[in-house]
Amino acid sequence: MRPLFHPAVEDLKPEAILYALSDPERVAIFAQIAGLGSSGTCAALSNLGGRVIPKSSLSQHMKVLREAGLIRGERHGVEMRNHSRCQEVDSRFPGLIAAILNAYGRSPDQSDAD
Amino acid sequence: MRPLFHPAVEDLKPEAILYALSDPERVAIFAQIAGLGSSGTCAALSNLGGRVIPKSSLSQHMKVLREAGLIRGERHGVEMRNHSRCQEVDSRFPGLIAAILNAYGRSPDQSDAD
DNA sequence: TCAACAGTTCCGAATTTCTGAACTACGGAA
DNA sequence: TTCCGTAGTTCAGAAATTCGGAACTGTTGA
Repeated sequence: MRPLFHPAVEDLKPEAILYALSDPERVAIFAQIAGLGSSGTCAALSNLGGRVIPKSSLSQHMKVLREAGLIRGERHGVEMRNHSRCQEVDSRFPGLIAAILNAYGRSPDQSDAD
Repeated sequence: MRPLFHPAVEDLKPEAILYALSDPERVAIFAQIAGLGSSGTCAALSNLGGRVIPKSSLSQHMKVLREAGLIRGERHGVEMRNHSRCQEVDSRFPGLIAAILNAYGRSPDQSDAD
């Protein structure tokens, strides 16, 4: 397992962010993580919206979100805790995350986890 | 040639919009159309940012933008005139287009065409 | 040392994207 | 009308991407 890559704020790319959030499944994952404030593990995220996401697919989704700079993942023992980088992204691209989550009908500061 | 499809405002999907604008080439096209206010023909759009976009690719890009609801295309004689649907999109998803164009470093109301 | 667990990587199948070539549609000239 | 040039679309095969089951890695606890 190679170490996780997280782009620096100055390296954030709008195209990567838009691409990551152009998949409703990833939006649900991101909204859940942003809503929890922290500690979204894969197990907790694999059953959003009724469908069970295969764990290899979930791992790919997390990678896309991570490499877009939307979340940060930290290993804590056996599990991975993910938290959002909303504030960092917002400092670089003001209003972007809020507008996107709003368009999807999700609040940036809370999540109803479907 | 089948007639052009344009989604109604109430059928706009955030995922389609984000996907369409997750490609910098499409963003350049869209910004150009939005900046011109109107009348972006394919010929006028095929050489943004230095690269010549093959016309079949350009046609696909236009289709993606059109079906996402970002532009409207109208046949005028032999050519197609495209204009942006910014206002309609904005009425449905307030601030979304502005935040995205701003993230890409483009103004929603003008274009410097690279 | 071993087993269970959380998540990643591998790899083949399915889907999507890209683009040159062929095609359609329209307008103008003869 | 017929023919030609222009604007853009559709087709089709190659290349790239995505999906997801199986195998794997790394960690903890017994």
